[in-house]
Amino acid sequence: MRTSPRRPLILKRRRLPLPVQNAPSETSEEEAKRSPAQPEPTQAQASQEVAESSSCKFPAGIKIINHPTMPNTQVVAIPNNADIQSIITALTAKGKESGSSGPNKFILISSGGPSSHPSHPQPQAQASNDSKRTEVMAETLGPKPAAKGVPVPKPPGALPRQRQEGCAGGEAAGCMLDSSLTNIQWLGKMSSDGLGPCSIKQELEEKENCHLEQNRVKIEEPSVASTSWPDSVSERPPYSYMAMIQFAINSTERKRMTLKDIYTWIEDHFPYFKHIAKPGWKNSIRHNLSLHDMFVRETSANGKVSFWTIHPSANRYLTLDQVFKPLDPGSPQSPEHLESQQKRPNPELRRNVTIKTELPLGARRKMKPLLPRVSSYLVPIQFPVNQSLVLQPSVKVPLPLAASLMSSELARHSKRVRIAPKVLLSNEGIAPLPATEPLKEEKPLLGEGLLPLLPIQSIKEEEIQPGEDMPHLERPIKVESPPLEEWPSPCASLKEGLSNSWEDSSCSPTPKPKKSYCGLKSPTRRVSEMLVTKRREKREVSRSRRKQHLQPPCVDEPELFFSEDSSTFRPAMALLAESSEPAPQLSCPQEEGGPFKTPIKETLPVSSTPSKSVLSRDPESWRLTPPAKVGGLDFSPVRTPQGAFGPLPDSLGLMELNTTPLKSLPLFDSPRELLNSEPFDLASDPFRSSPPPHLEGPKPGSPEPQAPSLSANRSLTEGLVLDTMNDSLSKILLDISFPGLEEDPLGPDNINWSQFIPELR
DNA sequence: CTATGTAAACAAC
DNA sequence: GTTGTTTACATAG
Repeated sequence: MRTSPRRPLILKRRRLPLPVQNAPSETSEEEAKRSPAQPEPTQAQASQEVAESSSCKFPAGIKIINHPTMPNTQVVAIPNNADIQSIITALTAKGKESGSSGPNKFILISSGGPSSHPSHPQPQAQASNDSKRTEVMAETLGPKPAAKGVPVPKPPGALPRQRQEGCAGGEAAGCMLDSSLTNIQWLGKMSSDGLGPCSIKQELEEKENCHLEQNRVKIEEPSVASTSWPDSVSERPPYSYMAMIQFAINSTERKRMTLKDIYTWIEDHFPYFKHIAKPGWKNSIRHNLSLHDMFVRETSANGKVSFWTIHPSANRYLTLDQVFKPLDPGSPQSPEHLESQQKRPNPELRRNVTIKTELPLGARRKMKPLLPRVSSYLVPIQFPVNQSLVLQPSVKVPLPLAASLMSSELARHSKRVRIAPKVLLSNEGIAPLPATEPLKEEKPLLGEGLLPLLPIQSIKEEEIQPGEDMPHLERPIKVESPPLEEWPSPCASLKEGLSNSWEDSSCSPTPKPKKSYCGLKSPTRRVSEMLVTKRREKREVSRSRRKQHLQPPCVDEPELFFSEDSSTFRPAMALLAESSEPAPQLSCPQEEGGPFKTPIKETLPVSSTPSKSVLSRDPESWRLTPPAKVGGLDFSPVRTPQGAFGPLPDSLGLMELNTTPLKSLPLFDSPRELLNSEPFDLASDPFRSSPPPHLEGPKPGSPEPQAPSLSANRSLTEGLVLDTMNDSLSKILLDISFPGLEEDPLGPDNINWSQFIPELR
């Protein structure tokens, strides 16, 4: 996305790895759960089907299987190289032929290049330079589990979890693994530099969680590390500080990290910061932490340690692995190229770089920006009645590109295209909670935690008085963090003020008032709150630009999108479900000490600099995507056919438009949504347990719908859904539905297509 | 105008 | 000295 030096990439939608993903970031716990989720049995069927279907006119390499759960739906695995248009044409024809009776809906997924090795599906364009690296990477990866083709981070998981589990303690254990693993891999590629030195981390303090996590990381890393990517060192990661912080935090089980650990994590994973960057980068990290509302500071019970967490509603659970995608040697064209630009050419780098300075651009790319375009995201598209509209171009495009192109083009050409509003998913609900750790002593419930549960409330909270209301919540929550309120909710306003809009618009009437979260908090917390508040007060007053509220879109940040992969998230879902505890936990694992959250960063009006305060409103905002028109496109709200969302909505008002600011074509407000959705979908499984019971408990309305997502996303019916984010998509799934048919509500799509389609792996 | 990055002033520990 | 917050400014899109 952003090329400018200053702007690092932003991850937009993240693609999920097809293969089983375990939730990358999620906690270990899920593991158990998640695994079950996948329908294995179906595979066989699928495979058979595949054989059948594949036959058609479709180009070789394409596999078609019936969607395990969706009627009249087939999944088409397309090699990256494939000519999408032709495929679409064929599918379209097929769909027509079939009519209502036959498969009329197709989900296109990139199977990675036909040729590509398993491990890296996409050949994309690695930078020319990189070719070597690519190779290297492959090698590297090879050893690792991940190697499997999909970018996915973890293979089915396994190891990590174990470890995690091992770490009883907690946070560290869980999620980290996954993410870390992947991350690690990535790292390895990048450079040995950072990694090599595991020792560093050891140092890490005692922070409870941190330690564990890190350690693990270290461990893993080493293995990976070795490889090449010399460049990596010199190169500045294509990620923004915000993204890196998220990666770091999400790499931990608890989804929280101390500042120091964040520094360490970044240094370890991005050698550039360790070796080349100016010392001021740490200042920038701090600045980002303070600036963005999504980052919430929690204080350990004892008050000694401050942990930075990501506001659940805002957390996409991005992890480095998710972002990173090995480049395939093969296709130069890959979208990535496009992205490559993003990297920043920093002048700084140059200056600083003593070491490596000049890497060819290509080289830089190594780190892939998040956006892999094609592969993973699911983009349901409904063909307009006249299909013609769809891809005009005859040109072949690498899948990834194609996907992106398609979307864009479609959008353009076909007026009809709609972008599905983001579905909302409540993150929270979805969100992977940090592991369900045993609660630590207290659980401070974070507002966050609550949020998910109570999105609506949150909004109201303001109204409500602080202390008193806890009602809904089962447990008291502490929220230091910015209260939900702050979080942007999906508001109507389209984009306009992206940031602001959230807040303002629909959500809370008063946009700004940041209130204290008090309401949420339990008495106990109050104390903490108080503390927090103090600051807030200050802040509020002062705030200027200050915190940027979560933008719904979150946009930049790396967002995860899960399409099929949803499986990945499952874990999280599972967790949720499992977690005995209610929501709160979800969001935040508390520490023993019951962290206090920092007061919300409120949003105050501010001055120039956006401060966190500004935006926020509900977290939910993230979730929903309101329909809107964008650039001519309509975004109608996608409705979820089912109730998947059911819950969600109401309060959230899916309908609301969110303004997602996606400038371009927003599909979903935030990838998160997608993510969320996915999980749900995925969730269909057992785990899914849709909204964890607990959640609901608190709020009757349980707006938070956790579940829904896919369906929502799918809103096939709606029309085309394009992912604006093109870039980001690593995979794009296209659902093509033929007019006559209704859409499918889609069940949970969470399927690992890889199971059915080997290539995907 | 927005998002991001960078630098720096300050405050609280 | 570290951690956090906030300003201010610069830059790219």
